[in-house]
Amino acid sequence: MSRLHARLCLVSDQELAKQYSPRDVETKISSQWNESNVSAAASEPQNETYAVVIPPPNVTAALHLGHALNNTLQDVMVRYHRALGLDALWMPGTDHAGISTQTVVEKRLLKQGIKRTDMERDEFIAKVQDWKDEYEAIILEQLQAMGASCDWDRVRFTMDEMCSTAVRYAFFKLFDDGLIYRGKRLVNWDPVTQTALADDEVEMEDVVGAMYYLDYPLSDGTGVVTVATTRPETMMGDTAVAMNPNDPRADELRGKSVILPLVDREVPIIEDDYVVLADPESSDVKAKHATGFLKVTPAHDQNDWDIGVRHELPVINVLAADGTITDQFGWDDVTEEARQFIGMSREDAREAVAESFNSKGLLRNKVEYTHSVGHSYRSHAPIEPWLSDQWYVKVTDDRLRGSALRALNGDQTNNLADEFSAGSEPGDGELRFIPERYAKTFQTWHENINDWCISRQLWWGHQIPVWQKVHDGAEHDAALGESTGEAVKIDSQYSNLGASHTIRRLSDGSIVEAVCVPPQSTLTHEGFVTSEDSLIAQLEAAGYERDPDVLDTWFSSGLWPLSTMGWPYPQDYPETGELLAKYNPTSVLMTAREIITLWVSRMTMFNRYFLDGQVPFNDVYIHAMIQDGHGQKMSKSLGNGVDPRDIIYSHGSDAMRYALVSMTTQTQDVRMPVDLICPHCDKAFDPEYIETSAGYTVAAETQTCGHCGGKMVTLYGVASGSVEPTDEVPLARNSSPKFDAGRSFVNKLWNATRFALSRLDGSESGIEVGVESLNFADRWILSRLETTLQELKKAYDGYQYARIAELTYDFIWRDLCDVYLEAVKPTIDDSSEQKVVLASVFDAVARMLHPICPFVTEELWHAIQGMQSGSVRELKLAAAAQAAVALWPTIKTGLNPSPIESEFDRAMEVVSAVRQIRADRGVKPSKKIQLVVGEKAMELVAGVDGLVQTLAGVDNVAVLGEKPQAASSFVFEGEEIFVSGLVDAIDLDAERDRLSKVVADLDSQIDNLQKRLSNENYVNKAKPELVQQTREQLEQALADKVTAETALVEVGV
RNA sequence: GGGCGUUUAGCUCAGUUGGCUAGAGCACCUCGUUUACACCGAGGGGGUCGGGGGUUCAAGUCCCUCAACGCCCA
Repeated sequence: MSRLHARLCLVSDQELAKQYSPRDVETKISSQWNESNVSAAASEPQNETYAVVIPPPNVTAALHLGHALNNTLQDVMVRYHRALGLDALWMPGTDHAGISTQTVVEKRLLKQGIKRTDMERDEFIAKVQDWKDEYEAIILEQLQAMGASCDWDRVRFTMDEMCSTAVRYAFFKLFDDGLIYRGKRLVNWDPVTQTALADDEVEMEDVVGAMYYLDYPLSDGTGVVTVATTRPETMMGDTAVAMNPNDPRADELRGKSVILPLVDREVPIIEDDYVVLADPESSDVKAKHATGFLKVTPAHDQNDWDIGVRHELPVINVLAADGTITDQFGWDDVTEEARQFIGMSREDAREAVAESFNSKGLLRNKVEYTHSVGHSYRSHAPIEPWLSDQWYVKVTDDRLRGSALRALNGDQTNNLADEFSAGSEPGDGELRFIPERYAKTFQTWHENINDWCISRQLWWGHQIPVWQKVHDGAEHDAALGESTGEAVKIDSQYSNLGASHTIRRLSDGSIVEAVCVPPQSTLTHEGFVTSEDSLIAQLEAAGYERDPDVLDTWFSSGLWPLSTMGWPYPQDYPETGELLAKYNPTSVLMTAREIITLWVSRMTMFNRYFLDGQVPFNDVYIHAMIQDGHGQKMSKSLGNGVDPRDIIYSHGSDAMRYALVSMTTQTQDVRMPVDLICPHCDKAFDPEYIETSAGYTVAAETQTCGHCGGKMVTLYGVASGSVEPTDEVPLARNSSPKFDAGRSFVNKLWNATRFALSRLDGSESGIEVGVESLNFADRWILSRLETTLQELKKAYDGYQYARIAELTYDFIWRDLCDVYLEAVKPTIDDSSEQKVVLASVFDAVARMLHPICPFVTEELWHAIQGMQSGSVRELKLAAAAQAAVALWPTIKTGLNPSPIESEFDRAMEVVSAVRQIRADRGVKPSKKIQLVVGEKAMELVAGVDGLVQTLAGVDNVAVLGEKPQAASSFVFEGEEIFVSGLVDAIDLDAERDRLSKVVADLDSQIDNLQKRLSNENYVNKAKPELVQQTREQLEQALADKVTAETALVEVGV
């Protein structure tokens, strides 16, 4: 068939546009995938599985580039393993994100002048639900736009019915097993959102404050002790002054007490090792600023609490939930003088107390002092250590903490304490971190873990399923004995109906009864006939009240690999079926390192506890965090986060994915310099940056386009509240030149395919070719395909994403486009065999690139299938209707790649030398030139079947008879090769310069090699083959130099 | 205070058990509208691998130390 005919066929069928336009195809492809359900997990029970649960994004906000990275990396692995023929499940879903979602909704309502507390709880939750629906839809749409091949029929939400049942059951089980308890402890209290926070929800920040030196008079009137504190206002809750037993003043002060000024409370001086000795010369800031005396306020400082426990000190809480001074929570000796402070904020009280001390001459000093203060990760308010009743999970129990530690792969565990290292239970040692170093973070975290505070004083979340009643409790004396504080499980009318019932005596002697109600499905499965509703009704009729608090969000996300698969009763849900049995443990969890403590830990403990030791996943892959162009973490308040939809708009999804994959190396962070896209002219430009008061570099609130002068506002402007986008001054989109390479790459493949289509028509159907009969270029490209696929397997197995991108890029752009396509241009029209190879290689390429760039490969799939005209015997390409379900190519050429590739490299060396001469001389590409070569080179040129001629623009190669007229020359393997037909006359000066440079290069090379070989130690100690190689290189370089010098003499030195 | 990481070309980054004259993309310079692609092709310039010390025949790579920056945990 003629080329003309082929092109006509294509015009009638489909002609590809000259440029790939992602916007035109991506949504079409997405819906095509959805219609044919390509990403649904198969239900073939015999297949090997590959399972991933998505780290559920918070419904608080739309996804940013960090999510795009996280999900792209998951999708690449999922698509790859699906192509390997594994039964792949990628479970999608979202997280309710208690505190942050509640906060954003409260903020939104506040703009309309409505406070949360103006509404009923149900009413407010309905508002949050609306927000959730809105953002869940946005998030799912974003994921689809990124090409995420999740199982879309199985979208979960941490508060949907399935997940809620899991939460209810897990809470019930832990409660019943004594692993959940209620305790009065210091919690990290956020006075703004008025809720307790877990340790890891507190961010430490350096704050410039002051160190106050307060004098406390001794009660015997013999003098004063001076305490140093950053928080004078808490002195109203002091219950002791502590000193180090080794302090020289200890003997004199032992047994004495002080009278607290303002509050007139007498408190003892105690001795405790915790107290730092004063040392003005010390480099340790604490010792340097210390006086040796520590005021002890157990209710308002964790260390003081610990001292209080050791010395059995009373606890006096002087702060209310909103951080103001109060006498409502245990401060019962308020003096008239102290009453003035009640109602003040902690900050105001701090100054007022200091001033009162000052007026009495008791403020000895005040100096500036920088220290680290915990702040709420949500409200950013300073955290108050605050005494309150909270629910805890006893994660320090060996069944949780120990089990998490034992899950860690043995090779990644360092000196595990004996108490943890026992056991060879199922699941032990089956958890592996990639990169390895994060295993240490995991281990250290568990070694130092505290019990986990899980109650949150919020409305949005899983309400704690416990009903409580307090009474004087005489009837329970027998069950409780003398115990105080410890909960004891009892049998009761409620436990007989399936609930779990505990009692506990408080310090004032009263009794708390707590009944945990399991979910209805547990009652049903356990054979209890009374319904959950009726059980609750009975409790409430008896005066029990439900705990108003909700659970920490991580409690529900910690169950994610279980709850999404229908645990504990998968049989109750038609869509879960065998999911749990089949896909848990999942293959890998992919996340960022900050999540190791928050989430990976909890999932490991829960999954092992509830599933007989089974780990939730075998691999934990930790990827980089994306920072902005100034190395700052992306955050909403800095407005430096990038919406993936902006990138998809400017570059397309595939380009974004390619760039994200190629920047994923083993390092911790990647920088993403960001441009703005002018909303008026659609061009990118560098924004103007300003520095915030906190020292961050951000894009200024308003910007002027460098191209058209149009005005716009930035995300930072909106986040800071100083500007609002309008029609005239809209919000600018972001983009980044980091994605350009991806866009070009995709376009390159597009056009290469366009070229192939123009030369192929599928007419050679049924031909099967074998590699051994092919010409050099064809054998070479198949050999390269084989080695690339081998290298890709290694890269995938090792999660080496950047390597995956690089291998794919090099094969497609360098090998296929730069070399192979150029090489076949003169021969393809007349060679059926070559057409088969070309079409087959494109088919393989589409499969190979699909995990990274699913859209373009899908869009090209039909065109590529259409030009397939036969098959290469050694290359297996299973037929498939869509790229998304196509199997990975396999090839076994039986060729020895190294001689082919080294022959190719030698040929390319000749080609490059000729091209260099052509470029030096400005010879037009269309002008054919001639080579006169030695016998060795002639053999090479003949062996590669015209490759040299085609790539170097040569129309005749002759074996050296005599030196041609007006020829330039270069040295190849010690032989001189002459290039003639360049121009009419040879430019002697240019020749001299060029050859002189060659000689100089060779000289430095020879020098280097000789130095190495003249070193006896090198010759004796280095590997013999290496020494041999060096000798050969020297020999070659010397020969080349002789040849080059001869040539130089001929042009006249 | 403890831990982890980073520092390689103007920019963003590779460099896997130590071994060719240290690489890529972008940017830069020269040339080129050959009907796949200017989101292109050919060629080129550019780095004392953060500083110092050590181990080794050989160090960007291993060890020590100093400095700067980032993150995590206290």
